Amino acid sequence: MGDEQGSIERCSFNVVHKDVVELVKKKMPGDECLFDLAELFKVFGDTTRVKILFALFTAEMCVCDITALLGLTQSAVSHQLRVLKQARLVKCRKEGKMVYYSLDDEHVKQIFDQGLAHISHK
Amino acid sequence: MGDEQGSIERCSFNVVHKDVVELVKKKMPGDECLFDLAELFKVFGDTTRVKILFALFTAEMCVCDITALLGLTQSAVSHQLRVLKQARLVKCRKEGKMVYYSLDDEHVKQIFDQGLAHISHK
DNA sequence: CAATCATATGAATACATGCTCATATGTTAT
DNA sequence: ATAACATATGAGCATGTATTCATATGATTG
Repeated sequence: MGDEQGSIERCSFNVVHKDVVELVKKKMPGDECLFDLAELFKVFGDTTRVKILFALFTAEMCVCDITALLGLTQSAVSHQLRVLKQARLVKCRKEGKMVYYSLDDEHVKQIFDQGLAHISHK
Repeated sequence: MGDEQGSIERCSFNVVHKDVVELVKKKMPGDECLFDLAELFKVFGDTTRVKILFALFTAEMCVCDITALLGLTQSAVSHQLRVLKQARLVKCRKEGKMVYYSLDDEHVKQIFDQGLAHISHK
């Protein structure tokens, strides 16, 4: 309990509302958690990956079909599928030479729906 | 109907499962919508912005307090607040020299909750 | 009006990332 | 085995982006 606290004071290095900052700090999840959350959303933050996930909402697909659907290089699709897999958003199943990808998450659909709701002009 | 379709055929430029691709294509939202969705998630895909949003879940805060909370430059915070505002995720209110930011969205909380649920090892 | 303070903004920089090209891996068929 | 095919992977490149520094804007106070 120093003498430099109170409701309103100087800013810059100090804080205007010390109580608020303390309260907020208490309620915040740990840094690692927030970092992981941002990492997850980073995965959603790319058109190609969003398209792939949306496609997999409808059906399991092989790399070849996804490539044709998106009109991209097979390599590009494969790279992005790896990202999605590392984030545990999709899983794959081998059948001969083909690899079939499908969703591996129950939350993505709801996250996307909420995102779409926001986009639809609020 | 031509003679190059069917269930299984060559890949590369053609498609293995033409029916699946067609079905998926039909069910996919338009390109612009998918782009906007990715743009929205891109905003969530940064630790600083995630922290700011989490902070605002608890309380309205001025730039100064957010800066102190995050231990960043005031400039960095201001830049990110602009991004959040452009995405219509936060709104601001002026009071003298201070600017108070608060949430401007009902979906973010649920999106974050779903994201956290995914992270918590499924 | 001059000084101080809170916030915003522009330029520069450092770093991340998505795509392509080339090639590797692994599977099926001849 | 060899060829054809589906997918994965690594390097390189081009683009995007988060931060910092310096400074501008706008408000309050003396």
